[in-house]
Amino acid sequence: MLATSPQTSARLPVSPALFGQMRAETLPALRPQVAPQNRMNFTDGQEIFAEGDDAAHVYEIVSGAVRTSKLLSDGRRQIDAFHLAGDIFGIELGAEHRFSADALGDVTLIVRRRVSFTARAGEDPAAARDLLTSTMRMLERAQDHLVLLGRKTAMEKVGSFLLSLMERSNGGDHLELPMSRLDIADHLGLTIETVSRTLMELQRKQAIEFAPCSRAIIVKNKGMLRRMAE
Amino acid sequence: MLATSPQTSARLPVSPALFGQMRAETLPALRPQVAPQNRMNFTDGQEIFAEGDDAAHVYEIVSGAVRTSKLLSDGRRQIDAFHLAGDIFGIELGAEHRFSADALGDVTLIVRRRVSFTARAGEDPAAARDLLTSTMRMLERAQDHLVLLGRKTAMEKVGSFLLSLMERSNGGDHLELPMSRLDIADHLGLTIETVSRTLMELQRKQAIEFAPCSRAIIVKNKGMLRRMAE
DNA sequence: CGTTGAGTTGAGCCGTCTCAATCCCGGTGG
DNA sequence: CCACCGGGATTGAGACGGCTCAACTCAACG
Repeated sequence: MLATSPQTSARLPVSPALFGQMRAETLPALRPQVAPQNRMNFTDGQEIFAEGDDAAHVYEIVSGAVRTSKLLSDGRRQIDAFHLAGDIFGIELGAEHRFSADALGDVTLIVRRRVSFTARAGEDPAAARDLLTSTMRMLERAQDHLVLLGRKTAMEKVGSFLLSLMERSNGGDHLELPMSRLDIADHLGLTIETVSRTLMELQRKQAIEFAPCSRAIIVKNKGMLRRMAE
Repeated sequence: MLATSPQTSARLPVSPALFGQMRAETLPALRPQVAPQNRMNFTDGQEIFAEGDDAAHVYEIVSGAVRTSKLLSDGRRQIDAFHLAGDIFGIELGAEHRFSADALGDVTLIVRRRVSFTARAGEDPAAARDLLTSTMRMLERAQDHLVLLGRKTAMEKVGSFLLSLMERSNGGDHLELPMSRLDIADHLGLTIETVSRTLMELQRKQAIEFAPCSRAIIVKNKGMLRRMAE
């Protein structure tokens, strides 16, 4: 690999799956061309599918976390969402995936064929309603995120992010962050440095505290966090 | 009215409906508590519903344009979408509207009761699929907009915006903008001044040209616009 | 004509980015 | 057990894109 370029900021060189395996397009055998309703495991950074891939499957997270992201031509990246246990992702209107999806740490997924998935929704009204509900939920999240990206300051972005992560993961005040600072930055429309500085600032203000592993955070003052989040 | 404050930027004083009528909550009679499948007309700036209102109806645009937006407590505004003829808006998962919606110029809407709307989707699979498709389409738009807000420069934002508006309105190279510069700014996460400067820059580069009314634009060089949009 | 509101333009500022150095920690090999 | 290494995270200094504030233009309207 030629690239000795930074790779630290939002400006990734090109390949979205540098850390993981080689790109799966080149290895169709690794693709989930498996029986319906099957489980699959992925490890940190591994690509689940790429932008432009045939959207033949739908995924549900059993355990672990997944990021879905889009790249601009020059490597700038936007992570549209982090998906946690119970979430469904990879549903598409068109034939292709409009995002790439990669594992954050170890992930176990249920993989379903898209055709059987949508067929069931076509027959069973309850399944159809579930699908609609899940889609609407994603839409609501995306809409809230629009406000964050368009109108909030760095401090408000990071604060809102931590709070929303607390809501979704049920670990009380203990927050296990499955993603790197770079991932957080690319989700919040910031740089890795600004994310780091802002978290440090929150620690200095006693709103949070770092657990020894530094990927984990303890929320000391949720009220203050909420005040800083907007 | 006491407020002499600027009101020009993203920092609106408080009321989301300054230009329009008084807030409709105070005038329930103006609310579309009308027979199902009814038409309603609105004029420029008029509020169709507000954030937090009971989400009892669903709206379809017959003609005109509508903006849906959210406000932060200090008045910063994010317009999540502009809706054009044929679009449906106001569908909610919960009991309340999560956005406010206002008319951009004269608008004619079809108003449907939410209950009859969702009931039909529960019975008729084709209606259910239409509803899902429409929701997914909104989700796709929102996701593309996340990339724009999180990772694009002012020039790229304005360029992308003009191009996407061209796709949706079918006026060829002639673009009739139904919204003000402030609306564009609050949609793109910019200020009114930056939007103005960027449009002027595009004109200087011969990519666009202003029609006499200045709310209308003629795209002279779509290729250049596309290049500037990313 | 004065007023009003939308849009444009200019000058200076500030929040975030960029670039670069350093720290920290877990893993590896001696 | 320790030295070394590499990648993620932190920290600092300076640059810059877009924001703020303010003046000005212009068209619509009474």
